[in-house]
Amino acid sequence: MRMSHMFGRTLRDAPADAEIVSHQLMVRAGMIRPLGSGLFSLLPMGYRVVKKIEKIIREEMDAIGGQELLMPVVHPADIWKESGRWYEVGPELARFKDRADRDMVLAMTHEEIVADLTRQDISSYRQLPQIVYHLQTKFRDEPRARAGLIRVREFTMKDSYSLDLDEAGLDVSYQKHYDAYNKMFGRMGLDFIVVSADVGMMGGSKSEEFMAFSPNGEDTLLICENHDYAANREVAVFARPTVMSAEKLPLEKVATPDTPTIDALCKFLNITRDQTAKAVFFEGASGAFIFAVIRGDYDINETALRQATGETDIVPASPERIRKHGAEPGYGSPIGVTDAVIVIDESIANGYNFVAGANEPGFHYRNVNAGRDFEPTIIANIASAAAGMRCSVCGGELQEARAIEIGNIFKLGTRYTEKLKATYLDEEGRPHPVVMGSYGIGSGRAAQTIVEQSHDEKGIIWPVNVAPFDIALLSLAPATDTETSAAAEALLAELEAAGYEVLYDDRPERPGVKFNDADLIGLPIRLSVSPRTLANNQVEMKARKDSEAVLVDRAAILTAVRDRIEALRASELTWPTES
RNA sequence: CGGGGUGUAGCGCAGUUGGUAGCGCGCGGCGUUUGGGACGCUGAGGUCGGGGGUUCGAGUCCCUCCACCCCGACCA
Repeated sequence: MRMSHMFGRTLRDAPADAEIVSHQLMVRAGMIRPLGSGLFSLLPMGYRVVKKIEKIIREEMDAIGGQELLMPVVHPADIWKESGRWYEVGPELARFKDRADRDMVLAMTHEEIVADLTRQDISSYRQLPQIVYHLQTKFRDEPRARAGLIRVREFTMKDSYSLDLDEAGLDVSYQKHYDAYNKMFGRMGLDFIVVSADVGMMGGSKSEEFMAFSPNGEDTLLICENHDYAANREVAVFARPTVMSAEKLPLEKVATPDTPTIDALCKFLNITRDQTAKAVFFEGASGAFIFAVIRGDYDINETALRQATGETDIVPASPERIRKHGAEPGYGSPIGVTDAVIVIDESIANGYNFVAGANEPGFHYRNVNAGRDFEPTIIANIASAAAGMRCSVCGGELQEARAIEIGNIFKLGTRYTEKLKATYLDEEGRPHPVVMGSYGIGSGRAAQTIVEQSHDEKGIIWPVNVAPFDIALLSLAPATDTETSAAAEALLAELEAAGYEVLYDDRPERPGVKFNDADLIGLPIRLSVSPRTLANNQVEMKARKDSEAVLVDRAAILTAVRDRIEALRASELTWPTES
């Protein structure tokens, strides 16, 4: 490819609306261009990266027996009504009507379609197991797109679906994906970890996320210092200190003026946060008023609370709603509230003599004890894990890390196949629902995540396996120097004949411009041809991640390039930390 | 959806008490230059986000709508 005719130029300044470094570099290097919020075009260079990523994905999917097909982006709403998600999923599912006034949706995922294909084409146990996959556009009307390709509304996803006879079969398919994902991300050079995760709107029994470390990540992970436990904070558990039994002291009401926060209360009464019971109020999707009580030094994990209450969604309750049930914001107490689902954390159930609100401004109770002073509806672990807490496996210290979710695998079970009546007949002729799993990777997000992890102050440093081209070839001579450009052209032809993808900078620019653009774009190998090198019959070679260039005899350049690229490729493979 | 911010040339930005729009980079032409984002001359490029209002006069003041970004909510 000649750079003089490459569509998409490099920018000296990043657009003001790009904040995180990978987003800025992708735009500056001419990989992507924004169209609207959460909508991006991939320019030729960026699309090359994505295609490299998708090639890796296809190879590893094919290696575990995946069969590639292609399902539509536009679906009749009927099938989403059949699965129930038409009603369950919120506004992120884009809905519209066609010309005949039929409800339609834009695909945000394809479980329904796979279940439909399954009921049409799978009828016997003899046809199972199966793995099918496609790379197809998804549209999710995200409440807030952000950070370039990291969180977009329209994107391409590799989603695969396993179809099995039973749970044991699903375990096998799931493990195949687990291993394949490790290989894929390892080949992409990503620094990642696998963590357990919430099943969310997908439903099912088990989910794990592949997480790439990045301070700009949207998720917080908790990882044991001894590497025997890692989880998304949404589902992370931690070891609780053993509580000694104590005598339950008599309930006592005390005046505590101007103490609506735990900190103010602790200061006023000269106690520590773990001696307080904090009340947090939510409203469930069912309309229920949820009164959560947790020790003052812990925070509520809303995912855990949602699961404990069986609510599909919970939102903070309004002060009006709180007072309607007899509670007082800032001075809330489970004692005396009415018509509420009282969920207490184990820290409260197992503790004694807490200070809690009195549902009256300026007053608290001392010596509040669950079971004696009030009856909890539900006792559950609803505390959010945080750095410094103890690992539930080994007791080591949990540490926090930010990460970007690059892949997600789910054991779905029969949720969709039961709803859509996708059954097979066993050897005795009895029908059973097919057991499903689903597995996703966003290729664009993966591309930008690689940049997030692999760049320096000058630009991107692409790993060989995903680089848009292998080699940047620079001709460093005035346009009038036909000798140098002829030598560069000859080298270009030789490299391309040897199978390399070369970006040839044939622009009439000064050397500084070409060097800077080469660093910004970040191809693995840079070759420079100039009168200076040609005088000694040499070519300059520099890997993007090397600090110094080397001069190579013109006759030996192909060998030198091959050796350097293969050395880079080998060194760039990454493998995950054990979870 | 709540909070905050920004919309002026392709990109980054300035624009004073209201007086008819500029700078840098980039882009075209000519010339000089050629190993880490050269220089000179010259030129093109603007519904100042949209609409309404106040005013003799609005990029600037008022109202309203829109878009985009950030934080939160949200998120397979």
